Amino acid sequence: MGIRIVNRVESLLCPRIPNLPWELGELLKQIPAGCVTTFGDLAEALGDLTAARWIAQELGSHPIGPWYRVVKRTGELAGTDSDRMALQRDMLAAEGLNFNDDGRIDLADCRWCDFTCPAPLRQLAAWQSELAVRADGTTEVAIPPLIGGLDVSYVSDNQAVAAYVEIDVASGATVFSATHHAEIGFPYLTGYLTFRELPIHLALIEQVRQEKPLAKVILVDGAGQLHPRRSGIAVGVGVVADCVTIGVAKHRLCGRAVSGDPEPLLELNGAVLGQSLIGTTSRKPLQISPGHGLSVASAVACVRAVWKHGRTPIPIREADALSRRVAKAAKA
DNA sequence: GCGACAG
DNA sequence: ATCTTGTCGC
Repeated sequence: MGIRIVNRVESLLCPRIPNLPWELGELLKQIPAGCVTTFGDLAEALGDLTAARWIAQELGSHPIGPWYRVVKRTGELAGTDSDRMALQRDMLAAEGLNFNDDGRIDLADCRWCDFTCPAPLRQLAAWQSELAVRADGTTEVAIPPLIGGLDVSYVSDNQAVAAYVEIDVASGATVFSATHHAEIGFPYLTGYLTFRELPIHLALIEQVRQEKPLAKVILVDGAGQLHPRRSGIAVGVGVVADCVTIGVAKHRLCGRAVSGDPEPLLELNGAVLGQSLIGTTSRKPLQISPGHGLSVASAVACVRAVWKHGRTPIPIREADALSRRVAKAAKA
């Protein structure tokens, strides 16, 4: 049997990240005069209904214009700016659209959603699923002498600073740190944080590797395998950069708490993918789940080893403080 | 009315 | 995540 290793490396690279605002603009141009569409219809054309919230924010942050043919699923106009809503109403009325007494449009005869679009989010989700298959969540890993931390802070909506720190487990001291400042090309969408923050994380990791090897285990601010497609940001960092990662999230994206009262295991579709942990000083739990290269139990042991006090483990706290400090300095 | 989803 | 006044707790 022949050995084929041709695309092994290539397949691990990040996919081309689409320009989502541009794709949205292309969709708006397609809506015919005299028709309207909904935020959800646009989101489905982009490939995922969950993008509807982002679309509403994105369009709502612009003055009325190319998006005046977009309304809510109920037929109401979106937003709270009454002047702008009156203007939108006039523009739609000028195209022959009728409003009911309650101010809504009857979508039955003017809703249009026959978009032509490559559905970029569907492709990104498929890539995340491929990544999840490569993620290891079973290896038992001993607590290493050094544990790393990764976090990102924002200078502006499209500019960020990533920070990497290394903590000596025995003393809790920071023994190494580095930062990387870069443009961010993708918005925050629930479930798609990977495409917003993975590139800057990878750039920082590459920079660090020029200088020294990474810590054996790295905590990443965000979800691990406890993700709708088992592919949170910590999975992306671990599989693509080939390192051991643990997702440390302040909020639970998905999954159900099972067995274990104060610190329940977290399950998704019948698989245990994480655990809620409460520190000694804090009352709000953190959601721990493996990114890549270790089991839930090993991930929990590593986090506990660097979480003596405070709201969050030392590597995450230090990476957060450092990235925030550098991002703030970059503003001034 | 309920539910609400990393950063 | 970031934007921000007042407020609560150690």
